[in-house]
Parts: sequence; C-alpha cells; structure tokens
Amino acid sequence: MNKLDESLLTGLPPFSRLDRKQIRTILDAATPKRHDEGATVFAAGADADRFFLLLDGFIRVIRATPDGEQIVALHISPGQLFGIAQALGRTTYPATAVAASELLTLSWPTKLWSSYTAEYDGFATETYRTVGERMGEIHARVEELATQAVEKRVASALLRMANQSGRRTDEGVEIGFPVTRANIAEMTGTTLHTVSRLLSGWERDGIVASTRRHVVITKPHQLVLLSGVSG
Amino acid sequence: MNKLDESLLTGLPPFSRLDRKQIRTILDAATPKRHDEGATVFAAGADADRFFLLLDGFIRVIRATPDGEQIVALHISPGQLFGIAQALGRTTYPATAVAASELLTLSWPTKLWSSYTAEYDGFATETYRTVGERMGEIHARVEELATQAVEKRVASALLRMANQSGRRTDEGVEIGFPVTRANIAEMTGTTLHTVSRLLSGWERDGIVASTRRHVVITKPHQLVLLSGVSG
DNA sequence: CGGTGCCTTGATTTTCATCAACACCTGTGG
DNA sequence: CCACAGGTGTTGATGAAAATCAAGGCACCG
Repeated sequence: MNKLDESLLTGLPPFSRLDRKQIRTILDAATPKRHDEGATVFAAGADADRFFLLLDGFIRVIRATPDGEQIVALHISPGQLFGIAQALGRTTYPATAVAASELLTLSWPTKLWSSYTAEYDGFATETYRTVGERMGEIHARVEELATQAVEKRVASALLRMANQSGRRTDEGVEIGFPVTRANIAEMTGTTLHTVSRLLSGWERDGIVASTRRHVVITKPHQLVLLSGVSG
Repeated sequence: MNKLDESLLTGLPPFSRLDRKQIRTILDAATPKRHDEGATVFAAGADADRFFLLLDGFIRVIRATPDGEQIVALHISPGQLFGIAQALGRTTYPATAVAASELLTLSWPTKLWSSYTAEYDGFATETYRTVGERMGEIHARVEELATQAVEKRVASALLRMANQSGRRTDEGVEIGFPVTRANIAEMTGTTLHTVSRLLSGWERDGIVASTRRHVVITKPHQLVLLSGVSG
C-alpha cells in the first residue's frame, strides 16, 4: 500500500501550521476514496461517524424537504473540510453530500476529531472559520431569496459557482462541474422552466453560452449587472 | 456594587457542568446591562470586542441588504449566548442585534473567550451546539423561502416565534415580544401588505387575534395545518 | 390635538409557476 | 447497429399569487 503524499495537505488552512511529522501522522490515519459523479458521500440524518476533506472535484450539499423537493444549500470546493457535524455539536449529518463531479476525498473516523482540535494548532480555529464562512454564505442566500427577483437570483447563483469553480477558457469562464437547469432551479428556489428561459435569453444576448450540463459565462460583467449590484 | 447572583448562570447549557466557584469567577468578569426596546446591542461589521448572554427579553438578529432593505435572520431567547463571532472565526459581528423587547444582558470582553473555551468543560461544546442549531434554523429558512408559498411561510414564522417565546393566556398563545406586520414581512420575504391581509383573514377565521404590535394565536392547531405539515 | 408609526383594504399589474408539448442527446440492451 | 428509454432542454399559453400603487383610518406619544 503506497502512502499518501504529504503535499496533499501542506498549505491547506486546517493544516497550514503543522510540521511535516504531524501531517504524516494525520495522513496515515486518513482513508482516501474515489466517488463517481452523482454518488452520495453521506446522507442527511445518518450517523456522523467520519469527517471528510475534499481533495478534488466538487460537492453539492443538498437538503430534501418533507414533500420530496430538493434544494441545493451550497457547493464545496477542493481543499475544504466537510461533514464536520462535530464542529456543530451534532452526531448526525445535517445535510446530504452528493458528488457534483468525480471526487477524491480523504476521511477520518469522528473519534479523531476531538484529539485533532486539541492537539493541532490552528485546526480548530481554521475549521470554525470554515463554518463561519458557510454560515455567511447561507445568510446571503436567505437575503437573496427574501429580497431579490428570480432573474437576479439566477445571475448570482451562476456567478457564485463561477467564482468557486470557474476555469478560464477562451470563450469566458466555465463553471467547473456539470450543472443542469434543474440544479440551478434547486439553488434559486425557482423552476427549471424559468431557468431555461433566462439562460436562453442570456444566450441570445451573448452573456452566457451553454451546452448540455455545462455553462460558460462569456460576459461576466454583464451578468454582474443583472445580479443587481446597485439596482 | 452588588454582586450578580450565581443562579443567573446555573443550569444554562454553557455553564451547566461548572461548579459554584467557577461560575462566581465568570460572573465577576461579566458586565450587566439593560437595553431599551429598539436599541441596537451591536451592529453588523463592528469590531467584535465583546460576547453576550441574554438574561431577559428577546433579540432580533437583522441583516441589511445593500439596497437598504432589512431582513430578520432569527430571534434569540433568554439563556442563549449571542454575538459569538469568535466561534465562527470572525473578528467582526456578522449581523446586527436589536432589542425586540426590553433586555437584560451580560457581556464579556472577547479576549476571555479563548480561555473560557479552554478551561471550562462543556463551554465550547455547548456553544458550538448553539451555533449548530442556528445553522439548522437558517437552513430551514432557506428551504421555506425556496419552496413554500407566502401563506405557509407566514404561518411558520408565527409558530416559530410562539414556540420560542409564547406565553399561555386564556385566549391562546401570545408571542412574547412586540412584533409588527413589517417585522413579519422581513422574516418571511414578503410585504407588510400581504402579511396584513393574511392576518386579517386568519382573524376572521378566529385563528389569531392581534392588536397593534401583538399577536395571539388562538387556534395553534389550525395554524399548524396552514403552515403545511404534509400538504 | 397634531404628528408619526402602525395597520387595513381595494384596484391594478407583474412575475413566475403551471400546464402542455416536443426536441435532442446519450447510453443500453436487444 | 438500431431502437428506445430516460434524462435534459426549449418554448408557448394560461392563470394564480403576490407585489405595487393608492388611499385612508386608527392608536399612541408628546
């Protein structure tokens, strides 16, 4: 069994203040795993027996309503911890984590959590910072849903995804994972029909270019204007 | 200067595992303060130099959008810590805390935070549990805003407030702090006109009874049905 | 007793969900 | 290799929900 390379963790916020030996110890306790696109990493309500680090790919965090609808709470980018129910004083996962693209993860048994936060300098503070950022992101979602019209919400959602995962291409900025009209609708609290109409319109205006399950933002600035900065 | 009574903290989750002497020490470091209804305890973006415990009254946590609109993120009940930016790895308050009713608070300088979490058993875990609960609450808000019609959102908001602060009266359950139509609109992402119409309708049906700035839920069960349990 | 904040109600308009139909792409299994 | 199914995307027509526009009333405070 070949060992994981230490460079995987070096420089990531939760581990940035640790030395080589500490990182080695942590890596040796980690279980790496590949997940296919669409796979469920863990489900809401399940026993939080492990916590995770996303090495590559993107996670979609989903919550299902009692009546079967799904909503996308947020996306997680490479380098971030997730499934950290412990940091919220919980013993079950609060939401479902689905692979938005093919994934590479590391995971550790939950029981290591308390020793990591106690022993490793910066691990606790950095993970709480992550929690704080997600809190802020969700707050921003509430604001959007409560005050903005659908068009602005969809524009904001596209920009958010582009910021988190965007790849520059010669056409513009491409969102770094597959995303359907229905996905965008679940993010913005609307229907796939409305999203489709908006994207069609923007495509006509040359602001975005989309193929099946992929979106390229060709005129980010225009989209920013639509997202409602100052108006 | 008369000392604060230890019974103020005894039994509250963050302090429940501490002994008399520890509680005494913590209390001696606390600054008590009264706030009038409508007063701002701290403002979003301000330097988080203190953290707070709400002894009596209710806090409304508010965020303002760039274009001047306000949204009510959540309410805080007596016995809860608030303004705990440190727990989220932040140095500024993420939102504004306004007194929904007359208030009594204790507060401590931020610099004590790290020693409290380190020294006092249960303080950290319990406050992170609080953070987790608020996270869950906000998630629930996102779900509501994304999937439920206005009527259900308003019904849910009333029930939530009643659960957190309700007082039994012979008429029904009264929400324990002043609340205007505009406040409810800010909680549910609608307008005060729509809220007014809904409340008028429910008043006709005998489900609620409201006077200026006060709401009594006379038929909670009916309201639960309207809030959309299984439908 | 005047002013401000809170609340109500009607009329009109806009936005967006819903209903409906169809086109296309991709992978699968006969 | 083709047929077909299931997931994805488009677009039009219609209707309902809720915002907006508008006006006024009532209660509480100084």
